[in-house]
Amino acid sequence: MSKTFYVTTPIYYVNDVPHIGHAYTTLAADVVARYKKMMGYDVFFLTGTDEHGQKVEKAAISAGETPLELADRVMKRFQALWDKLNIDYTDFIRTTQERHKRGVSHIFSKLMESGDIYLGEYEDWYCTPCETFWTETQLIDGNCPDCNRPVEKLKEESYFFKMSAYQEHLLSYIDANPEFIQPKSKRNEIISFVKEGLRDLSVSRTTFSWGIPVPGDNRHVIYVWFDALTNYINALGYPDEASNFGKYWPADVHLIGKDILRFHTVYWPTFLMAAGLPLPKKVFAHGWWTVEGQKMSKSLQNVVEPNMLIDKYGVDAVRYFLLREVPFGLDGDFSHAALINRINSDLANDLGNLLNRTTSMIDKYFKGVLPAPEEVTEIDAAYQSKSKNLPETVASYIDELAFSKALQSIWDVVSAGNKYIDETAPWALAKDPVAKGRLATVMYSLAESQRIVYTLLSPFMPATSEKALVYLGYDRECNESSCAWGELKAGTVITKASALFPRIEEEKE
RNA sequence: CGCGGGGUGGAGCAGUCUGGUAGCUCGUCGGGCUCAUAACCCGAAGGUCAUAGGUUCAAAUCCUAUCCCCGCAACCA
Repeated sequence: MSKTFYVTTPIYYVNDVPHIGHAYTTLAADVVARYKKMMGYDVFFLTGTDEHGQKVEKAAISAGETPLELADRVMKRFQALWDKLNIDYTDFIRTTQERHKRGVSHIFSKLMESGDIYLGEYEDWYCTPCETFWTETQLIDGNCPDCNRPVEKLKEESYFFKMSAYQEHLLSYIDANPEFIQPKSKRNEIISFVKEGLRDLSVSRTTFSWGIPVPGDNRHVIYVWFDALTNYINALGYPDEASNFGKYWPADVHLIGKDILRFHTVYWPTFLMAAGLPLPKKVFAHGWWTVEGQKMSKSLQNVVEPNMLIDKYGVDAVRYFLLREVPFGLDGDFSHAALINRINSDLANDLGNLLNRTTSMIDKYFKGVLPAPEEVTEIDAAYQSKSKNLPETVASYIDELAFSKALQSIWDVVSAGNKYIDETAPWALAKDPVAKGRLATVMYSLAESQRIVYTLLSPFMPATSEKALVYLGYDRECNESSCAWGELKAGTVITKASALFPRIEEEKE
C-alpha cells in the first residue's frame, strides 16, 4: 500500500578493488535511498558484486586461489568500504549466490523455449597465446592488440540472443519514455546507436568455465553481462511474483557509470522485453572522475583510494565533495586542493560557522534556551520563506538526480542565514533591553532555518546532520513533516556547538 | 568524410534547446562588522564568450567552414 522506491547500483566486478568511481555511484544511490526513505517511501536499495567471468578466473589462478576465494576476499573490501562510507543498502547480491544462479537459469531457459535464444556460431579472430577472441576492429595492424602476435580466424559455437528482433520495440520505448535514459545527451547517443542496427548477441562462452552453465548444455557458460544484469530482478526474488519482485519491480532507477550505458539501455531492456517483463523506469549514467587532471588508471598509479580519503578528511566531507563538486552526469576532476577548498569554504566557513554563531548567541543571550519568536518583520519573513521553500526545491532536484543543484539550493539558505545575521546585527540588539523580542525572533528564525537545512542535508551527510540537530535540540528521526517550519519549539535547550568541520590549513606544496 | 563531448574574466563551471543588459564558486584588491572556526557581510577590478564568415534590428546562443583538447568505436566498472 505504501509507495515503493527501488534504486540500484551496478554490481561491481571483483577483478578490481574499490575506487572513487565505485564509491561515487554507490553514494549517489545511498543519498536517493535515504531521501526517499525520509519522505515516507518503502525503499529497496540494492548493490552487490559481479563474481563470474574469465578475468576473475585468471586472476584467481595467478593468485593461487579459487575464483570463489578471490571473490570472497574482494567482496569483503567492497562491503567494508560501504560501511565506512555510511552506505545504508537494503541488500547485497553476489552473482555466485544460489538465488542469483536460479534466476539466471530461469530466464535463460525461458528465452531458449521461446526461441529468443538459439544455438549458432560466430567467426572471429583468435589469439592462441592469449586465448582471447578479438573483433576485426580491435586488431592493431591485423595483430593481437595485447601481445601484437598474429591472430587466426576461428569459428566458435555460441548461443545467441535475438536482439535484432527487438530493435524497433526498443526504439519506440525510448521514444515514448523521454525519462528512460538520462542524461539527455546519452539518450541521443543510444538512439543513434540502436538505429544503426542491432545484431544478435552472443550470450554464451566456451573459452572458460567460471560462470553459470547454460541450462542443458554444460559446455557453455552464460555470458557475463546476461548473468550480471539479471541481478536486479534476482535479488528481489525473481521469478516469484509474490516476493519482493512483485512489490518493487520495475526499478525506479538504475544508477550506473557512463561506460556501461549500452548494457543497461540496450541489452538489458531487450532481455526484459523477450522475457515479457516491465522495463526499468530510468537509467541514469553519471560521468567519470579524473584525478588531478589526469585519467585515473592503474598504470599511472593515481587511483584514488576512498578509504584513505575518508581517514584523512572525514566521511561526510568526502560525501559532500563528490556530490557537490560536479553535476551528476558530467565528468569531473578530483583533486586534494579542490576538496580542501570545499571543506574550508562550504563546510567550515559557511555551514559549520553559521551553526556556531547561532548556538553561541543563543547560549550567550538566552542562556541556551530557545526563545519564542515575536513580531516578524519583512527581513525575517524573507529569510523564513527561503527556508520554507527549500524542501520543495530540494525534492525536485533530487528527483532529477541533480545532487549538486540540490546542495547548492541548500547553501543558498545557509548563505542567507549568514547575511541575515549581518543585517539584523543581534549583538547590537542584545545591548538594548527593549529589543529583546526582536532578538528572540532573530534567534528563533536562525535556529529553525538551520534545523530544516540539516534535515534536508541528512541524506547527504547523515552523521553531521545528526550531530547538528542534537545541538539544535531536535533529537528525533526526520520524516516528511520535519521539513515544516515551526517544528522547533520555544523552550528547547540549545547547546553551543563545537566546530563541525575544522578548517584545514593549506599544506605547502 | 566513424561517433560523441568540450573550448566563456587568474582557476573551475553555468548560460547555448526556447537569440535581446555575460552569471556563479574560488582566488585577488578595497570597505564594514565583531556573534563565530582570522570565519561573516558589502563593493571593485578582470572576459574580442576558440577562429573566420553568414542569417538577424539584435548571436556566447541559429547556420557554414576551420583549429585545438578529451573520450568511445560492441563484450571493457
